Amino acid sequence: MARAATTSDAFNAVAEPRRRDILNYLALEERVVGDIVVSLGMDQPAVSKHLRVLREVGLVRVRRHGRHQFYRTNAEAIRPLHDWTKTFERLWQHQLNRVKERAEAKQKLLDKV
Amino acid sequence: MARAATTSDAFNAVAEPRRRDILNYLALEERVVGDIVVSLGMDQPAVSKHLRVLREVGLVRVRRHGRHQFYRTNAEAIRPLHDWTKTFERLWQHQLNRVKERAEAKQKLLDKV
DNA sequence: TTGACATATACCCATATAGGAATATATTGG
DNA sequence: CCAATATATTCCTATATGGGTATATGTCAA
Repeated sequence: MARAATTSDAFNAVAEPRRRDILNYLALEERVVGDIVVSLGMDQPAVSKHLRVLREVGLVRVRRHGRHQFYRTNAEAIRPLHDWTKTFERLWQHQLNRVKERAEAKQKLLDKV
Repeated sequence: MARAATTSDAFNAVAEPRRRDILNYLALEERVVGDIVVSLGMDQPAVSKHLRVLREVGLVRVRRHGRHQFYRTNAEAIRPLHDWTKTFERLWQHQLNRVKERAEAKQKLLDKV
């Protein structure tokens, strides 16, 4: 079996850096495809294809107005990613504390000399 | 160009669901490969291959003891994912509030009847 | 209606998968 | 030293990708 489709879920969709760029760009206000092309310096077909993937997993929403398509990030769809990573939050804090404690202990030893 | 390698960064590495399963399993205590195989019900070579990917991007750490390899999740490496998703936290709260407000406004109208 | 503009799709291709099966590489106990 | 155990690697294959380039679709403006 090959790798899971980029459209299979948000995790696969955001693995592509350019798609994260697009999500960042569309986070605060809706934008037209042409704006993305110019602002992010990508080819237009590439942008359209990335947007399709993002749309299929619900990471962006579209509003049609004439020949313009206004895209915006649907933050809600990023939540599952956030929730999963959050599970580990306590752990890295713990690990950092251990590093910190070791550093302080080492410093104490040095102070004695 | 093809898709970026699974080993190119944490985002690509965790796109695979089984690898997230492994990270969850190794989050609290280190485990031996055989444990993962049994507990997650995967083939041993599959586990070894997933662990290799996770190791290459720093998502797990290994400790060798005899013919056993103890793996554990390196939570620190998940942090970039968390940080990125966190950028959108305010947005989805905002979006949820809008939904809530609309629901409450609707309810108020109904109450009047 | 026609031409210009905005966006989407089709096509080609090199590439890296993930799973399965077989095998290689340690390392230990006796 | 050898058999058993634990883990890693190799080989195979179907598949989906992302980038380019060309083209299709849709919509407005005059």
